[in-house]
Amino acid sequence: MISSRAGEANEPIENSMDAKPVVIKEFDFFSANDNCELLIRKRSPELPRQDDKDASPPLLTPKEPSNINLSMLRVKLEQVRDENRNLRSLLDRATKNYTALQSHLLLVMQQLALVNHSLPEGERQEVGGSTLPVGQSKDPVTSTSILDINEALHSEDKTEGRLASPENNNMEIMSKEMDHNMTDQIGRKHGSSNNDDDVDHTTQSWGGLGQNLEVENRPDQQVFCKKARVSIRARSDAPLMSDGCQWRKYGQKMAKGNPCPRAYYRCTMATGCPVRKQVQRCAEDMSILITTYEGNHNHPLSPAATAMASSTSAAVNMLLSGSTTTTTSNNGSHNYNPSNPSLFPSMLPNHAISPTMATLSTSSPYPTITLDLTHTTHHPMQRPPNFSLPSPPSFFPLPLHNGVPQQQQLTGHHHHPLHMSSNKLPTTLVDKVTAAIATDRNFTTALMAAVSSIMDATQNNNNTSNISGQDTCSEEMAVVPVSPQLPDQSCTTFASN
DNA sequence: CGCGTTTGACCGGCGC
DNA sequence: GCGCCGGTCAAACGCG
Repeated sequence: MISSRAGEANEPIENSMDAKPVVIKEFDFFSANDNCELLIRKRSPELPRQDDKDASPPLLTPKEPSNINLSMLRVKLEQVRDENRNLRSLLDRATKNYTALQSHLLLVMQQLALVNHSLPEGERQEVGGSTLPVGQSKDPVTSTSILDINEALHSEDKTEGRLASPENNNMEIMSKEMDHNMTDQIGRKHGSSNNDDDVDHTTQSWGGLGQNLEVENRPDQQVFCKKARVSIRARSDAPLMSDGCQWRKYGQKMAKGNPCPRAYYRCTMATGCPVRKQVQRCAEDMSILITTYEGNHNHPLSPAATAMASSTSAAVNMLLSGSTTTTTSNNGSHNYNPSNPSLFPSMLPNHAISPTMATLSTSSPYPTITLDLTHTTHHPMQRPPNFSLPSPPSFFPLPLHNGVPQQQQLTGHHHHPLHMSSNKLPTTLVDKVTAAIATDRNFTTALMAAVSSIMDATQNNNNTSNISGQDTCSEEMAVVPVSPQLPDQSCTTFASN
């Protein structure tokens, strides 16, 4: 490596000294980095020009001893350059590995989402040997938390090889679409997702986890990562629901179509906690308070808040698992919502909340899970006899937490408090549904098995006639009597943001 | 005086 | 390009 510059070292010293004084500084090769070249003031043709611009003043003056061994300088210069190259190489490799890991993680999340959702055959697409859903153009996958990462990684071995390896081509597709600002780019990147040529520059610019994700290049086959929301509807006269967290109001706005202002709160239990919530009264019924949560807590929650969060998360999972009532969408079609399973990692039906109260809305940029606690009818099958649902406002779930205490509950099915409750009633139909879903990765099959189980046990259940076929059973069917949908069931006031 | 709330301004996304 | 709208910011304000 030195030989290539040996010739230059033989240059007349006066020529070298003409331009600029040679600056020598004791060089620490262990801390060599991109800036190390700046230590050499004498410009070499190989040195970038910007070095001169950024260089600090000479450390030695022409008055320094003139017997500087230029050859030694050249040697050191080459050593510095080599070190630079090595470090750059290491940095590139680290960056690529990081990108690949994040891409892999997102793919894992995608696969996990599949576990919870069934899709009509016509709306599936093949990605890396497994099927990925055909979502609405802005159907989201959400993940921003450590919990999400842990969940995804923890669940990686559960997907039985359905996950794509880091070498999978999908990695490139996904990583290249992970640009932080991809939302704006989606429209013009269609058709180029499979182009490997631009992988590098896009992977360099991605903004991180939980951003938008596109797994297909067709506009109608995109799956995005965006923030999911959980909306709680409950009757309350109080201006604000007590949910175990501390909130600071940071704004209030009059929303269109609602005479009541919408208040914006952010969690102040920990500095930098990204969780925010919106509180607004329902326009149709002022007694109904709509609280919408967004984000993941970055701190442990109080026991009360943890329990509430677990309840909500479980309810949401119940919804995402397809055992609930209604999905709203823009076009009224069947919409797959790949809401991050790690966001609501509990995959067990929740006894605390009737499925008649849960609604999944994909009509907004943010997927919104609406838990309607204003309904008082609960199907007996959905709740153990010894379980009592606190009535609002005493019961207010707090979703989206990635703190340590709750993480155990949310990521581990066995730790879920509500699941513990269900374990006490192993013969309930809910458990049958749970077991059916858990033992069959083909959710549709599992769901049908569960439905069969329920139908066998509840022959007088007339509402199961909603099952019109496999194409719609995942989200449209009702396994229990369904309460009439309120006109504002989907809480579009919040979901349409 | 510190902290939380209020409120108008500002910004970005989106639809026309 | 423009306007609308939702969301956020930050200075002003109020309260304990």
